[in-house]
Amino acid sequence: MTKESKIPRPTIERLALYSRPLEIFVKSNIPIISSEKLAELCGVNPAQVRKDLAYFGEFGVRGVGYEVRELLREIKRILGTDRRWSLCIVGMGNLGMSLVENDNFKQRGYDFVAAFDLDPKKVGIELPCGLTIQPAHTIPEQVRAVGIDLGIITTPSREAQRAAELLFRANLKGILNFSAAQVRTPECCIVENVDLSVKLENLVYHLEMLYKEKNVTAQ
Amino acid sequence: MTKESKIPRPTIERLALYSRPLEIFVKSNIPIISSEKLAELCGVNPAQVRKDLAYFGEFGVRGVGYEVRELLREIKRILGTDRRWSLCIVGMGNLGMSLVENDNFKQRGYDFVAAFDLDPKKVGIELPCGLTIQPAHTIPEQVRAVGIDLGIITTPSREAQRAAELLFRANLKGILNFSAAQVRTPECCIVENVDLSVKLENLVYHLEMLYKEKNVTAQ
DNA sequence: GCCTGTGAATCCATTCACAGCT
DNA sequence: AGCTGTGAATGGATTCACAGGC
Repeated sequence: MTKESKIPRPTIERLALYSRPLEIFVKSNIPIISSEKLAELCGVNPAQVRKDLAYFGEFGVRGVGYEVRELLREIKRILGTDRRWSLCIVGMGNLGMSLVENDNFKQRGYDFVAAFDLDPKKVGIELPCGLTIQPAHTIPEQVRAVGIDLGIITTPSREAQRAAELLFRANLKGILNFSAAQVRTPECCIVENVDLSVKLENLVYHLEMLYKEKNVTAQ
Repeated sequence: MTKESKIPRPTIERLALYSRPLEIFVKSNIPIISSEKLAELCGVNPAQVRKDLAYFGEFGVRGVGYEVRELLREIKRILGTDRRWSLCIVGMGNLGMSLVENDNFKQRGYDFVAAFDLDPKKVGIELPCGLTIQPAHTIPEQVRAVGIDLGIITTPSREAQRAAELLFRANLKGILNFSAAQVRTPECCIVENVDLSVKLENLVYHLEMLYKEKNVTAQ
């Protein structure tokens, strides 16, 4: 309905990026920031910063810059991070464990409220954070009982689809998928994929290019 | 020097994506795949698949499709994942721990050969994988001694720059940065950022859009 | 007939450059 | 004078549509 429907995807990604230095500036009581400074800190073009922000309103003052505190508040409102979100996670291997125990998430407004695993042997284990691993088939009832906003998949690839379907069945609309598998989703759901090996492979490709350019062999 | 210098970035990302189903097909002894099928499995457009591949050569047979085994081999060669890469990691908190212990990486050709931390209290701890946590200031000598290709940063944000500088000083050219901090890099280095909260914030934004469209409130 | 490879067309995103406000 | 907001220009990436080869 709104013009917010045709915001470039990369813009959203950058808004989250901008909020990082802004948080630091709020703590340091720096009141004003220019698009140039913010751009530099985030490694983007100043015009890009201004355009990104202008999609959502006029947050700056010409000749002056942006009021840090206000800008951060606006960005949080836009992203939806001005409230807390509750998460559940499926797949309590190493990665899953490290995510529930990671308190960066809590600081940023995300609360893990349930942990699941498909493997019965894992069920019942109590985690340092206080949660107890639940069997995955109870996802739908737990989501209803506890109220959960988002699901995270940290299962092995072959189980990712099953995990996803349990989450969909529980009527969860947003999933962060750490498995290497592409998950088939109903239209109305949003899946964000984070394949860590893909990231490494990107890095490796660009490194090789670098070495070729310089006619140097890797290590 | 080569035409490979102006390959679209997204193409590289997708090549890694394509390799996932191909690996499964190799295991299942499926000999041929069409761009349409591969596209469907990866959630992209078939023309996209063909164009991505065509940047690097003519791997398919008209009227037939792509030979799975050969295509996978070519993609690996292109990405540089046809050999093993050795990794070190700085920052042995929960996330760092889970990454070194994660054997997905080993399966994909990445070997952790050293683990570092800036905190002296962490130094000396022996990890289940066999590595012992080393003090971060020894990074340069270790990299030289052991031969390391890539660095991974899993420190808290405030220490990310220090970690990065130690890695650069050790002459490492590629870094995967999991911290929320933007790292200042020398020209010749490649840093890939993976900020997990950015991913969550994207998800949250798109979810809110979804709810607004339907005039439904979250949960 | 079928499916790849690819120029042309379209769509999207970034950057420029300057008008407009303080 | 300084910095934002924004139309216009540029640059990239995706998709179309069909020619080319099996």
